[in-house]
Amino acid sequence: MPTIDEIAKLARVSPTTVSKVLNNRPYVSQATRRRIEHVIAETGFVPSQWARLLSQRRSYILGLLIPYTSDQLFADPHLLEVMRGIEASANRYEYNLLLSTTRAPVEAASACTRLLRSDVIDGAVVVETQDLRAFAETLGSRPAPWVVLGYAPAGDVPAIHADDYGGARDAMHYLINQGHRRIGVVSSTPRPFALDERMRGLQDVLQAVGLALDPSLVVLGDFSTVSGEQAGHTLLGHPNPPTAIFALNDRMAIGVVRAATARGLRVPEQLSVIGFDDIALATLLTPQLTTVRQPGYLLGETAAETLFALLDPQLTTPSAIIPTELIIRGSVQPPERG
Amino acid sequence: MPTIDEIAKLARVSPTTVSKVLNNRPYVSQATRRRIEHVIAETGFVPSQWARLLSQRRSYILGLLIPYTSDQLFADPHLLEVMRGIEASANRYEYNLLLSTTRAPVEAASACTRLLRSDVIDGAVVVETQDLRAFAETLGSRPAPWVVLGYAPAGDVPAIHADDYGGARDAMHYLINQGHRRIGVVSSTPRPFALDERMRGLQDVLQAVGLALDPSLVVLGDFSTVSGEQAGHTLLGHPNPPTAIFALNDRMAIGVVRAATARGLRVPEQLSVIGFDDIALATLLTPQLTTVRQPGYLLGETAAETLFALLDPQLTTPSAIIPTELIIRGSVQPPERG
DNA sequence: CTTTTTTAGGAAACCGCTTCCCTATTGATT
DNA sequence: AATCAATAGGGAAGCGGTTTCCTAAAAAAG
Repeated sequence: MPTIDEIAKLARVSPTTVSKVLNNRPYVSQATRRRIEHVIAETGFVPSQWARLLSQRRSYILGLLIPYTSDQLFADPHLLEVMRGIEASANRYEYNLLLSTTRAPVEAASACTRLLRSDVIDGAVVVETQDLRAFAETLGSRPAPWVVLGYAPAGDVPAIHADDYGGARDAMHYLINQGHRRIGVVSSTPRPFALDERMRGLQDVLQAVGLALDPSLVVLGDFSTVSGEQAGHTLLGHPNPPTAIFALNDRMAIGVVRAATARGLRVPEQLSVIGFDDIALATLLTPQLTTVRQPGYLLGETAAETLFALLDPQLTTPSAIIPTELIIRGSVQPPERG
Repeated sequence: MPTIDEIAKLARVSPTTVSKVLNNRPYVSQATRRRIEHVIAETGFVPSQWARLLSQRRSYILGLLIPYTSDQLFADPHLLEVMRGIEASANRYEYNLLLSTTRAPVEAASACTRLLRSDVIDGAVVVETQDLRAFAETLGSRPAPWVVLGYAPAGDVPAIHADDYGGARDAMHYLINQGHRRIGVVSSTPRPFALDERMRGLQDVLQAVGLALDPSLVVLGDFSTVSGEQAGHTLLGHPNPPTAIFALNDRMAIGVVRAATARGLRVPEQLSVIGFDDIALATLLTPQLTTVRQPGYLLGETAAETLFALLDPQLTTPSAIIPTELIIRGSVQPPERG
């Protein structure tokens, strides 16, 4: 691969002039410009990014730091949808995406820190994780700008998340309006803030109608379908089983439906199920899953846009809360008169 | 962010010595080493990658060049599975993944070329596309090493793909053994080589048993579920409709099932459907989809491993053909006696 | 006690590009 | 015709590391 000096020599000009042409700067005559462009085309010269960035201080690479193992990432349709939004937005700004996952959860913080303090990326979208608070503190001074997808660990980093609280309220309201009183919940164990918010939302609604959340009707899963299935069996094996189950994400909701089916219970006739996320799969099942839509694409897009706003010190977009929407399909109906 | 010179000054040594410590090289006394390490920890110094790479010539970034729009990418479960394999493998080698998709298909070649000729990435896994042959030719001399996921446009670039021919044969054999004689095919229009291979496989089997492929029973889709649905309607609206349909990927197969259901036909009783890929969704439908498994994870992993073999000039792994496997589930049964 | 080898550390060149600043030429203005 | 501004182009100093080569001191060998 030729260097700028060789191009300069071939075009009988100085490297400075070649650089001007490469960067579309003025003060180069038409003739010279054409000559240089010709040499560049001829040799197939592509300027070294490293060298360029060393002086320019922009890599046009955006980090997408996901503190999960790649298996977890690719198993999560909602997160993939978020990625799609980020990708689209990055593309629009001519940015490339550097994907960084971790092998072990323990590495998450250190890998993120390393990348954010290095100069490989201009900024990053970091997916929320438990130890984000500790992570934010170890970051030290002057890391690359970053945006959290989820709830911010500290006040000064922008966070993009859906209205988990409101979404959970909507779902719970709906179940109660349909006449359900005994409602099971499938939550998650290493809870990200989003899940806390959903729990809070659902509890507030229960409280408002004078119901209390029966702790024995709350089972913890790990977001996966199989954990939802287990949770479903636990709940349905309860001596006084619920008439409806609110799974705090769709994959677990699908697991619950599966557990119900395995036990010979028909959904929604004998058990109503409601999820959260609205992944594509939700419409492909029978019955189609009633759920709270969390617009993943929009979340990703907003996160990226917020980051770009941070990079170009124009206006600082504040943290954003993306509204959710209750999507009523076929997995919920009023309980049978017992 | 401090530079190596400032660290050197703080530790009262030369930049050279700091560099030695950073790269774990000998000829630094224990005391000095400790002192420098202390300063580094204290300041949170992370060496500039750009500068380092400018002299070292390795970026530890792998390109994943996907000549689709991000929408297409994230809609394709099989491709995501492949990505997961690549990610896992890259992770193992401590490589980061640079994701590059394109907005318009037209840009594909130029974007890939640019990245492969630049020094941002050490190598790339390029997903096969139509204009790959032209692309390979424009690449010019000394691009970064690359590996094709799919069929190679030229002889000298390693290609990783599944045994599309054999897989299609297996599927077709199975259908014929089940007694089907009138078989519809849903193929794709801007055909990648993989689809050609599948067509070839299925035609060879038909020919071997003395049947010819009825051209009016071949409908083209675009890999998406909706295109499969349309294709399904076309085939089922045929005056002499098929008893079985072989969709050349699972998403289209799902579309076919949906079309059949919409027309009041029961699968597999009145129509057998077989797909290709074995995406996760295949098991979640009723009936579960009989299909040809193409091990996406393994494909991705193999592609990445091949690339790493290319980077470290040890042994050159040749192009690999990954075997497929017929997965018999519930969407195929012998045709009803007409 | 020399001589040789090894260790510890530093000076400076270099990687490939950008940018600041300077000079010479051309064109516009009075 | 003289003056001034704009244009065209180049020299050289960075950017932040690594690496080569060199020197001095310490350790090992004789």
